[in-house]
Amino acid sequence: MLKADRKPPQAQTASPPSSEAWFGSRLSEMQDALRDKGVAITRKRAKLLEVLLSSDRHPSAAEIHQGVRAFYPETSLATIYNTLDILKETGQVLEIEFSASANRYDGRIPDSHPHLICVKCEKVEDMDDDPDAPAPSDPLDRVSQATGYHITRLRADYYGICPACLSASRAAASLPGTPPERGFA
Amino acid sequence: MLKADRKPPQAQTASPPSSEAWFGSRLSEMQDALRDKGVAITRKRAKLLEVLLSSDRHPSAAEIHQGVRAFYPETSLATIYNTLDILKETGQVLEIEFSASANRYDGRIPDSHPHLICVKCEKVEDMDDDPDAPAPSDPLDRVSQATGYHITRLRADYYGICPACLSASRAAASLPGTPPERGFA
DNA sequence: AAGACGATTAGAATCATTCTAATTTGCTGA
DNA sequence: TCAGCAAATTAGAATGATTCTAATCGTCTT
Repeated sequence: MLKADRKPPQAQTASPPSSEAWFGSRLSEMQDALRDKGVAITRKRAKLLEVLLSSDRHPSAAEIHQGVRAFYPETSLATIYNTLDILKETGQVLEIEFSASANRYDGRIPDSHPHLICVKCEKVEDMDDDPDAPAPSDPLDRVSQATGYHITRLRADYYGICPACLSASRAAASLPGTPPERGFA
Repeated sequence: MLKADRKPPQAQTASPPSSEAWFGSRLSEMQDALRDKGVAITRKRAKLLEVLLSSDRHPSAAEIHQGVRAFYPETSLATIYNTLDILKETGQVLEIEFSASANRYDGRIPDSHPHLICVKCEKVEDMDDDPDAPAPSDPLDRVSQATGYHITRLRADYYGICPACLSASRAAASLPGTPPERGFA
């Protein structure tokens, strides 16, 4: 198996992604996920997927909107958010949340993985750890050294369902009609 | 050195924190940081620090506001945000950002450290890794097993300044008068 | 052609956060 | 004590990303 063919290019090596094999396979995966959900793959939605995969910038909803509008100028932001929601539900896009600016979306690698986030220019890059590199023990130093960033903070948070909510939802499963409660995700 | 005396209680062991030694020392650290910044420690600000340290809930700005208002009903939210900003600048509080709900604040342990975030009830807990526990290799499984959470996602993002911005700001340092640009932090 | 139903739209609503301009508070030094 | 000053605080407006709403559009089926 040619691993390289399935791996999105790293940030520094920008290249026309539609020529890459991973592009096609990710596209198919996303399309299949939408089909499985029973939602139509309209032209606008297809273009959205393309835009999402064509950029290594981890684009915001507004950036995706612009990209789609270049081809379908009548596209509204609501459609972008709507489709991103479906992709999130199906695990086909990773949402990187920010409170002070727009969220960013990773359709290339939808599983959770570390990022490098520049607090100045708001660049978001995928990080790949090189296990062979000389490694200081402090993770901030290690990543700084490996990437050339001046890293000041690691956000390492685990998202899930707490024991109390787990048993609550198990209990609720037996008595139907309980309204679902909202949470972070 | 009695390490336990300096460590905030873990989430499951709620206790009157003002009786703990770490409470007093964290409080002093925060007050010193404010003094060093040259800002006054007013009664409202003092109460804010107390509220911040008294809860292991990682409170939101609104929750802190409520806590302060219990003593000083004329306190406005702007004061809360204003003081939190100063504390952030001085590294005395850790801001945990969410785009879909209010940010949460950790004044007990202001250095970056992992959290457990329940996506249902929005509980935020500090996570402490037990290195002696039996450890599955997948970090999600490992943390699920150690905590009883059903962990579905790890957000591991490094924040800092990218190489390009680093050299740009080094260049700007020589020619003064360049306006500072905004970023994620 | 009619009906149905999902997709899409423009614009309004929401909500945490930030901003603004005015007011208050607490000194400091005459 | 009091004038003057700077910092702190305030209420409310502004912001901006996201979500909601109600109406319209497109496409497929019969």
